[in-house]
Amino acid sequence: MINPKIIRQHPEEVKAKLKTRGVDPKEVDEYIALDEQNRTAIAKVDDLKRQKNELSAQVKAADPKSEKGQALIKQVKKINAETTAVEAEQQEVADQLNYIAVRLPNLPADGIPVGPDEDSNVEVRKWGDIPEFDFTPKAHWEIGENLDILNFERAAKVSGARFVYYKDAGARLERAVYNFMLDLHTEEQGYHEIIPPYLVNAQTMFGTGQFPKFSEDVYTVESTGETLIPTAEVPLTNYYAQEILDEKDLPIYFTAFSPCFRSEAGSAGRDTRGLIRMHQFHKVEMVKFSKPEDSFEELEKMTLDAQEVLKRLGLAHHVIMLSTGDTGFSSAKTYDVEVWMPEQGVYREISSCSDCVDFQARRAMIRYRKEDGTVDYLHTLNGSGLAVGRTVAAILENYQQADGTVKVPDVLVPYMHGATVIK
RNA sequence: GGAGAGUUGGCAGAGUGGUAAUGCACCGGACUCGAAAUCCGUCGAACCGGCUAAUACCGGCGCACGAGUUCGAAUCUCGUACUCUCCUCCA
Repeated sequence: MINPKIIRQHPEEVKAKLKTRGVDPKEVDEYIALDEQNRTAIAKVDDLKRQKNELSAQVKAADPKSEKGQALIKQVKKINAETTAVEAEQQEVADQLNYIAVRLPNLPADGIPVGPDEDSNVEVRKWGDIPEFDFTPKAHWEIGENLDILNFERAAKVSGARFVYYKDAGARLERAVYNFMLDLHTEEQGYHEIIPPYLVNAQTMFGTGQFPKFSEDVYTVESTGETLIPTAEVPLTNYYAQEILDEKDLPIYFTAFSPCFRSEAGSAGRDTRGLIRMHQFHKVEMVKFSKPEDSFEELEKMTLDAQEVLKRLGLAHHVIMLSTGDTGFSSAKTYDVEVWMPEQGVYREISSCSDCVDFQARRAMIRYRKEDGTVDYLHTLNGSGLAVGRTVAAILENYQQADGTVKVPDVLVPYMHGATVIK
């Protein structure tokens, strides 16, 4: 949620900024009007309650059974009736206000490109040479099916579209990739390794911003109401929900491997083949809890941490800064890392690193106590480090050889029990 | 799934209808060259509103969460969540 004080104090700026994210300024106007009404009503209710407390104390002093006591009780009852009425009005206003507040996306950070969609994204840096082949490179699904290490047809039979079986060296490669990623994050980059719950409750989904606006994008278990996580960001960020941390403990870095489940509602027809867009996929996630003043720097570091995975795998990639319109709901600033995919000849998203500033912290109530004793919301960040299936796809395509075999990137050889080629 | 117990400030821990004891810690003050010890303190939670330069002041709220009874609820009633113990089941 956006800090309500910012909306109150700088309404025009907020309207302008949210407009770049597709929010109608009228919605902000409505918010401001409701906020004003709400505060007036709260002041009224508080004053009535104050009167009640005063009279109630007098009742005790006077002896409730006395004539005077009975008269006072009559007065209090009257005030209570009025309080109930005003409170009901206030609650209605608060509900309307809340309805808007929880659906407003985060304010975009200063300095990010303004634009309606991905066409306004800006490349910030590039790494690696685009590989050249003396044959026509195949798509990863073709390579995987030919080597009998990926099987989409059987997965379709068993589950449906957008599912896959990994087999033999395919399964081993997937496992090698995420073990390599986790080792890098934990051994060299300072992240705590976590294995989180994969089913979470609705409040948790609200905390990171998936609910209430994006509930159709996820799978919810009918019998219990829990949701299958669409990313480990959800259980990782909510780890400290409703808690107050100590300033001296910040920043805190978490990483977790997990399956991710997404309904992919609205992406019919897109990326229908291969490992790119699945209902179930693996991801190694990074999450940071940071002091507000450090969070943008932490975002830079996190993006480099994600890039490091690709560098060591020798995969060409670039980093782009997302425009206002392309930035996700909870994020103030996002870098996408895109890896080169030879068959299509394009860069494809393999990581997305976001600074959500205090937006999620407000929803999930994650705060920290400063040295001076005051309490404030901290900043949360999240990033993929990386999407495992897409990494496997990139390896298959970038390391494919003319004979249909696939070379194993050097850093993965130990994780592949010494195998240097998948054949 | 069944039975029982529990959930109060940073921690410990009282309080079964009259508006949250006490101890430790913390902070401020006294004492001291300084520290420790000792003593003193409308100290003491998060959150909301008002007024603000303010983390000052005033008020609300506040005893796991939600509802109810009452002039008044930590305390009584109902519901929910979680924790612990035992039974059952189980990878």
